[in-house]
Amino acid sequence: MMENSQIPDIAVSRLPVYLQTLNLLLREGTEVVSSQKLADLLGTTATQIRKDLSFFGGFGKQGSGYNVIRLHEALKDILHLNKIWKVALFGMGHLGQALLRYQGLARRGFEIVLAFDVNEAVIGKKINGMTVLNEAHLEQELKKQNVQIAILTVPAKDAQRLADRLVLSGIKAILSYAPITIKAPDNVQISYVEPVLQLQKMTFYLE
Amino acid sequence: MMENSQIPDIAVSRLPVYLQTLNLLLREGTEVVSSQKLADLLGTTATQIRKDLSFFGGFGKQGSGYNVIRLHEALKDILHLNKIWKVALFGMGHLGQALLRYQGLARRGFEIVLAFDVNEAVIGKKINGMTVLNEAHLEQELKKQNVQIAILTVPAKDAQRLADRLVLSGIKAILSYAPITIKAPDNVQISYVEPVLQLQKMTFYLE
DNA sequence: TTTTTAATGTAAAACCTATATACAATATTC
DNA sequence: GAATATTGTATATAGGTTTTACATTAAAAA
Repeated sequence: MMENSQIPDIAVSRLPVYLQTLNLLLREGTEVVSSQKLADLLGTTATQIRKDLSFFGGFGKQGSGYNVIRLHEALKDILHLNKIWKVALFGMGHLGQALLRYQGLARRGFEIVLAFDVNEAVIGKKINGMTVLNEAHLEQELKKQNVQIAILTVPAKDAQRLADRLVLSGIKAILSYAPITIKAPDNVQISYVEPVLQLQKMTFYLE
Repeated sequence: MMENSQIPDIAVSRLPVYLQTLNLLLREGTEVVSSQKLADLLGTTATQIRKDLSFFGGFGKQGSGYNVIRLHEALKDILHLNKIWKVALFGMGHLGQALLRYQGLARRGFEIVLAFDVNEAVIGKKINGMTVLNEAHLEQELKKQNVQIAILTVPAKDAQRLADRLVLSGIKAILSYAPITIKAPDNVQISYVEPVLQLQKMTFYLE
């Protein structure tokens, strides 16, 4: 087992992927899985999985493999997923509304507790049972609820200014759909969802 | 300049990010930018940008930097973005519908020309001017229009079977929102949009 | 015009990280 | 009790990133 700081970031990125597949196995009722079987399902290698897991301890049993329930629980612990994380959503355009209606977030422990916009036309409206609040008052709402995670679906030009306010209000992780690099202190996690960039990368290899 | 195959994949991934910032500069009317300025905007280093670009040729001018218009054009060429790519969209749930209404895809050269679902309740309906087609007939429609790119917002359990059919129908790139690993031949590009996994990674570093 | 400054492009080295290989140790199965 | 399967880890290899260095060229200043 190791200090968080010396664990390769990319290994951490793979844990949620492993967790995903374990979820699948769990629902199928599979009780034990080998690193090789897991690797086949994921299109990776058994060694990589074992190496990644070894940063956090030994979870398997020689000769048989990993108990699915136990490894699943272990990964949830490691990733701090044994609690419900409150999430604030910013931007109530088509994408924001789709996210608000998406069940997959709550199902995996990310509960949207606040929804904001700047547009008077949507503020006060109820979407999926949630009243859209005025972004002007985000500070008090975030602090009242002690929210640590924000999802941004606002226009690129507004993202940085919003992020600055969020950081001041105690937000510690931002998932942004805005096509722009956001600057924040090192202790704030930032991650981008950029489907268009992914398409643009793939076209490089086409034709 | 180099063969595609010997260019690091991660360097290719960064080109769309550079392109994004060049777009921004273009709109601002900036004519020339140095690798250092670009690096500051992106939170990376000047050397890395120059190194990445050097795989594809020399685009700058000593003493001044890069002509924004020229570099922008060059990157678009490299990434094969000087054409309109036809895209087929699968799954007309909240997310699929949001994507259909999203202007950013068409604006950057990805035109959704086909929208499919399996649900009788949506098939035949018009969404954002596009008639939803029956997934049962995807083969003929894809071939008729010669579509090479597909976006999947279908349930995880249906993704692999659908992908298999898509590959047989000539699809060469798949962008999947389904939380599952898709297997396909090496000549087919696959990329995943997985906001929940990104959240799950960030929570590792929280608290 | 000459000098100084700024910036690219590339080469080489050093470093870091990820991946693959190998294998001892151990559990399970036959 | 022997054969097989599988983990966990040590070691080697490969690959990417970062740093340093610098020749070259363009622009700005003197």
